[in-house]
This record gives sequence, structure tokens and C-alpha cells, in this order.
Amino acid sequence: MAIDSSSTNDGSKGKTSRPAGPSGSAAAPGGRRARRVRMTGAERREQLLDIGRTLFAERGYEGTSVEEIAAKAGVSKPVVYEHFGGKEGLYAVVVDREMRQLLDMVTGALTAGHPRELLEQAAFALLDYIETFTDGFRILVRDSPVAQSTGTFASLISDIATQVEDILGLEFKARGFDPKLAPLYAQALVGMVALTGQWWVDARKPKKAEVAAHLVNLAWHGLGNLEPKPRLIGHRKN
Amino acid sequence: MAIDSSSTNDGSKGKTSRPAGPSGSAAAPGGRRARRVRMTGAERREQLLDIGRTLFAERGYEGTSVEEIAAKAGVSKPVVYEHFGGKEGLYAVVVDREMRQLLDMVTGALTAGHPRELLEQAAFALLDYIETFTDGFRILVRDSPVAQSTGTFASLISDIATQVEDILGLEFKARGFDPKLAPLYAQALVGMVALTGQWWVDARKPKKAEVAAHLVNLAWHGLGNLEPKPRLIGHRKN
DNA sequence: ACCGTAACCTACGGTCTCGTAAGTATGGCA
DNA sequence: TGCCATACTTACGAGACCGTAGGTTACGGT
Repeated sequence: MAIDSSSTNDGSKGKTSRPAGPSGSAAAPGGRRARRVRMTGAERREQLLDIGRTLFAERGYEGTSVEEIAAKAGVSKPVVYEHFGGKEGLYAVVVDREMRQLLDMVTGALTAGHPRELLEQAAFALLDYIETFTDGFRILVRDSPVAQSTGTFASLISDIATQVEDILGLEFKARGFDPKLAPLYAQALVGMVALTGQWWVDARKPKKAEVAAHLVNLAWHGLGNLEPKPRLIGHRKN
Repeated sequence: MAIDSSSTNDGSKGKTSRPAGPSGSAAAPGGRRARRVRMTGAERREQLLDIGRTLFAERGYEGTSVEEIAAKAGVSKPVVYEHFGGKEGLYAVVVDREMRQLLDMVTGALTAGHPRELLEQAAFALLDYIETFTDGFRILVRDSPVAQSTGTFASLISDIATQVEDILGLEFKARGFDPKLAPLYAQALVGMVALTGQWWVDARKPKKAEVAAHLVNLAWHGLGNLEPKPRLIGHRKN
């Protein structure tokens, strides 16, 4: 029960999140015969989180063993227990960080005024998250230890959908539509973007910005009035 | 390696798929002291598939044990091994049937002419599947034993999306759009419907037909031109 | 040079689960 | 009635995994 949630910020500063230290099996001696690595507590902790994220992403929670994580970190099991109190503890921290990250990015994007712009920003934000933190996205999509309830993708999606809901609700009222339908439309929009993102993770064919543009095209104009060559309003480079 | 795929038809004839026999823990003596049930081979097989589907749906593949399935059927483990050669065998048959069922329903719906009608039919078909075979849908959404690759929800979604793709591709060509974009739009549409369905499984607030109508509304007219009170073209009752 | 503390290890207990070997009951049919 | 295939059981081996007890090594300050 010593799950440590500690710092809320991610702490990763590398490009994709990899810290500086070796996260391989520690069997490759670098230059100076650095026998055992003996990291500092925080370093090891970050490394374990990193490896855990990767493994959970590709094998799921139940398919990943603590020993595997430890082994990949070049360390023995008790180290993991020291840091996170157990498998669930580690998983909890990984998921928590990932949810925070995603929510921050998406919420941060939901500030503009015009709904179409909102949509555009949000879609781009999600794609951006998926591109930058692919493993995290895979984990969030997978199942959690205790099955559904809190912490699932569904609940996360709902969190996001709820925000979209509020915005849509206002817009619906202003336009004279039934605001009770906002949840449905919010869910549909989020689902559209989320699953397209899931598809785009594997087949990264059109560029991120282009995908976002087309999503907005579909969501805003509908199949009946698609624009042949949609462009994003906000011009970005990355 | 004695996985038995046997008959391709479902074989279930009851309303929701429950066979006649008792699928509880077999501890409740009916009227005449029916000590042990001693079903026929096929009956037991169906019962095991049924129980397996339920358990896999609520606990996932790895979270479900063969003993649990056997116990719930009022039978011992080797019976399961006799029928399906192992846990994966049973799971495979369950998933296979479920995918067939869903694909049949959706594919069957993708025959009409006008794309808008297609969309409507397909959306309704998926919702119908979800309502009728909720457990199956839950299984398909969850993860598979060997992680991704074939058999995942993603791959199933892709199967469906591919069909939508073809249809969209033709339509795009006819309208002068780039048919290379068909996959993207197909994915977005399927995702929209699928995730809305996933949401609707829990909060069944608007009726199925109404949900379908709104989905079509969004997908066809877009947020910019929503109709206040969308109605389905084909009028159905169930 | 010493010593305390933080980082880390080996070894093991206990539990769970898959899968199998070998034996028992049961119901229909000659 | 007696046979025999089919349905089903008990019992167990083997392995994986979680989590912990208790001991060991190296680093940093003094």
C-alpha cells in the first residue's frame, strides 16, 4: 500500500521520454566497464516507469510480469516493490501520468471560441498525443487490472467527451437544439477522432495535419457537403 | 492442436442464445432430483461456449480461468479440454462466432444504393448487434490472448472499414475527390459509430433508432448543418 | 579511513493455473 | 441382462507469478 503518486509532472525531458540512463538489459558495457549501474532512486524510478509503460503497452497488464520489468531494467524484483509497492502500483502511476498528459493536451486545446476551431484543435491535440506518446495511448486503450470502472479508456474517453459535451451543450442551446443530445454528439465526435487516431498509429499515411483537416471536414460539413481540399485554419508546422 | 472450428453457423436458437439446459452452478436441484445433468456432447459444448463468452466478456481472456468456466458449467476441467483442446481453443471459437455474427449483420446492411442509406443501415446494424449480443461486443472490444495482430477489435474494425472504404472510394471518384482518402474517412465513420455504440452499451438513453438517426445526421450534414429533428429513412419498429 | 544509508541481491513461500493421466458412472442397444 | 461407447471425475505434475525476509555492496559525507 505504499503506492507513491508523488510528483504530478512527468519529469521526462528527452525527445520521446527516454531518460538518459540505459534502459536495455544492462548487459552492454559502455566504455569504462560500468559493471552495475547503481542509479539514484529517482532515476531508477523513471526508468522503471519507462520500461513498464513499454511492456504494458505491448503485452497488457496481465501479460506483463514484474520480473520481466525488473529484468529489462537490469535489476531484481524487490527494487520494483521498493518503488511502487507492487505491480498495480507501478501500473497506476503509469496510467495516471498518461491520462494527465493526454488530458492536459486536449483540455489545453479546448479554449478557442468557434466550435469548428475547437474541433480542429482537439483533433490535432489527440493526434499529437498519439504520435508523441504512442505507448501511453496503447495502454489507455487496453484494459485495466480490475476491468472497467475507473481508469479505463472508456472512462477517460468519457472525461474528454464530458468536456466536449459542455461546449456542445451551450452551442446547441444557442441554436435551438435539444441540449440533452449533446452527450451523444460529443461521444460520436470523440469516437470519430479517437478511433481514427488508433488507425493512424499503424498506418501513418497522411500527415497529422492533413488527417486533422479531413476529420474537421467530415465533422463540420458532413459527407453531404465535403470540401475537396480541406485546410486547417491554424497553420502549424509540426 | 485439436481446436474444433466445426460448424460455421451459430447453432443457438433461443432468444438471446441461451440453450435450454441449466447454465448455473448446477447446485439447484430442479423438481425431480436431477443429480448430474449428463448432457449430450453438442449441448455441453454450446453451454461451455455460452459461459465462456459471458466470463471472457466480464473478466477478459487472461482474467478468466478454465476451472472457473468448468465450475460454472457444473463440470470438471477435462471436459473443457475434451471439447476445445484448451483455453485458447474455446476463446477462438467464441471470438470467431462473434465476428461472424457482427460481420454478417453489418455486411448485410451494406447493400442499399444511396450512401446515406448505407450509412444509416450500417449504423443501425451495429447498434442492433450491440444490443442483442452485448457480451460478444465486449469481447471483441477487449484484448486478445496474443495481443494485437489478427483477431483484435482493430483488425475487425478494419475489416468493416475496408468494406466502407470500397463504397466510399467509388463515391469519391464519382464526385471528383481523391479516392486515396477513402480509408481515412471510412475509419472515421466506423469509429464514430463504434465508439458511440460502446458508449450506448452502458447509457442506453436514447432509443436505438434515435441514436442511429442522430449519427446519420452528424455524419451526413455535419455540425455546420445539423437537422434539428433527424428521422431515419427506413422506418423500423424494433 | 570510517560509517551510515541508500541501492540492490539471492532465495524462498504460497498461490494460481494450465494441461494430462488414469479411472468411474451412465444410458442406450443387442 | 450384459456390453460398450460416451460423458465425466479425481488427482496430480509442472511452471509461472506475486510478494517478502533477510543479507550484501557501494557511495558520500566527515
